[in-house]
Amino acid sequence: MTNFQIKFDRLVWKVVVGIPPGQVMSYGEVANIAGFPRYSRMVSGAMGRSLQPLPWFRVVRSNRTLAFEPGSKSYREQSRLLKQEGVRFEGLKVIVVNPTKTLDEMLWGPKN
DNA sequence: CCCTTGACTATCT
DNA sequence: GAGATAGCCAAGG
Repeated sequence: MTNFQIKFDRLVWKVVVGIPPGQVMSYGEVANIAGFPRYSRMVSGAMGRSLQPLPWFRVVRSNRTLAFEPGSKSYREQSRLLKQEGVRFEGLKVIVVNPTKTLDEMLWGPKN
């Protein structure tokens, strides 16, 4: 374990654990919130290094597709766990049923 | 050092 | 929207 990973991993794990069921977050968002902008490519490594189980399946690409090759074992596993939480799929893209309010909605209200 | 490798992204065509 | 491209950055060989 490098010194970098010690700190990075802890912060990433904290963010991932905080993703509510039925919600998803992109690698880039996780990295940002963890305090490491532009470290999206490092997030997967941090999750894989976790000894305790993490809701890793709630982390997807910024374009809302899964990061694994469609049809692969990991892909099927992730999609199964997501569907199990009520997340739906539109082709390869994940559709969150109850999206977290956007900043605009919070400021301006849902109706607008 | 230099080069390659990722569970990535934003920005063109 | 789908590709291609160029950034990105720690690790490992």
